[in-house]
Amino acid sequence: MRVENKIERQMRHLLKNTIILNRRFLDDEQLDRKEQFKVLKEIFDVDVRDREIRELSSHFAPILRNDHPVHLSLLGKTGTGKTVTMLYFLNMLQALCGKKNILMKHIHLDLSTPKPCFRALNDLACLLDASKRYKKGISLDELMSKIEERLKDQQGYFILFIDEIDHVRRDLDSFLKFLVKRLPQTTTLRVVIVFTSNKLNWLENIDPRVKSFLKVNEILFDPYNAVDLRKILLIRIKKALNRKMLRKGVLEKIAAISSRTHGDARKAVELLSKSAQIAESQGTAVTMDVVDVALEEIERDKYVAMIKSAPKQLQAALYAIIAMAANSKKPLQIGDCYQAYYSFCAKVKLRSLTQRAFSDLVSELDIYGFIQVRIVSQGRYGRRREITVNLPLDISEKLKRVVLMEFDIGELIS
DNA sequence: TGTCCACAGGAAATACGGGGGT
DNA sequence: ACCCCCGTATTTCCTGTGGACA
Repeated sequence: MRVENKIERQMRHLLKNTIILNRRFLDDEQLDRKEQFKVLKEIFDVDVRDREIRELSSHFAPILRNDHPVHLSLLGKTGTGKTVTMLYFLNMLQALCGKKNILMKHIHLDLSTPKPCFRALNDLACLLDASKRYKKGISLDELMSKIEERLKDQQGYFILFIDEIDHVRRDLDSFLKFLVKRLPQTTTLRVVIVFTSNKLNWLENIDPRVKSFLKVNEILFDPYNAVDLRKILLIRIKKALNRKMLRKGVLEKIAAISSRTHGDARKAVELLSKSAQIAESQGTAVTMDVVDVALEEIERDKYVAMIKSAPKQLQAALYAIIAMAANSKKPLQIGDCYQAYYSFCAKVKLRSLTQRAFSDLVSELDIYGFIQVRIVSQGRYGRRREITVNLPLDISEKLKRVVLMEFDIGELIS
C-alpha cells in the first residue's frame, strides 16, 4: 500500500475515534463570559438550582419596588454553583433594572485565593477604579477613604458581591466593619452586600458589634445530587465530546461517583474531561474502567500539585514523616518526627524550625489530608498526637521523589 | 486522690522584607 | 534618606490537660 494511503487511513481512523471535539467546553477558564452564561442558561433551563434562583428573586424583589433588601449570605460547599448562579442572576437583574430605569450596578469581588484585609480592600478599590494597585505601605484607613470618596455622590443600588468572604485572613472584622457600618453612612448609595462562604457558620466568628449591624438573609446551596450532575454533564458532553465514544453508563457512573463523594460540579466535569483525555490517548472509547483510572490519576495529581506549591518547610516535614512511616507500622509521635525532620533539614541545608512551628506544619499536613492526626492520652506517658499516613504506596513514593526534586537532590538519601 | 508526662495550642513578641510618601 | 505601614514566618512564653500510675 502506498504511504499516502496509509497516512490517510490512519488519519481518518484517528478522526473517527476522536473523543474531545471541543476542549474549551470542558474548562470554564477558557470560556469567555458570554459563552459561560450561555452554558449556564442551558443548565438553569433544565431546572437545576431552581429553588435557589427563586429564593434569589424574592430576595431582590424589593429593588423593583424601590425598597431596600437586606444583605445576603450564600452558603454551600465549593462547586455547588454559588458564584455562577449569583453572577448569572445579577446579570439578569441588571437587565431588568435597565428596563425599568432603576439605577443599579454590581461588582464582583473574588477572594477565591486567601488574602489579608489589606489586599481585599485594595482589590475592591481597584474594581471601583478608586485607587491604583498597592502592594503594601499604605494604611488601611487611606484605602477605605479612597473607596468612600469614589462612591460618595453616587445614586441608586450598589450590589457588592463578595465571593468567599472567609478567605479574608486576619482582621475580617475590620473589613466587615468598614463594609456594613462605615460605608453605608458615608454614601447615598443603597448598598446590598452578597457574601459567599463554604463555612456554614462563618457569621458566628465575627465581632458581635459588627454582627449586630449585619442583617442578613441566608440561602443554602446543597451539593448537587446525581440527577442534577447528570444534566450538567450531559450539556458539556453535547458541546465538547463525541458521544459515540462514550460507553453506556459512563455518564451515570461519573454523576454517581461525584454526587457520592463531593457533589461538586466542577470536579465532576474534571473527571469527565480526564476520562476523555485518557481514553483518547489510549485510542479507546470511554469505558467504566477508564473512569476508574481517571479517578486515581486526579487523586494523585491533586497531592502532587499541592506539595509542589507548598512552602519548603512543609515539604520537608512531609518527607520526614512519610519516610518515618515507611519504617514503622505503629503510629508516629511528634517528637520522633521532629528528629527526623531535623536531620533531613541538615541534609538538605534547610534552616530547621522549632518544635512549636513543626507542630503547626503537622496540623497543616493533616488539614490537607496527607496524614491523619489524633490526640491520644497515654496517662503518665503524656498526651500526644498520633500520626498515621494512609496514602497509597505509589502516591507516597511519588511524593517523596517530588520533594527531593524540589530540593534539587536527585539521589535518594538513606 | 494527687501527680506528672509530653506534649497541644493560644498569645504576644520578634525578625525580616519591602513598598509608599515626603 | 528617612520614617511609616503592612504582611508573613517564626520564636518565645505560656497555660492546659486525660488518664495511668503510685
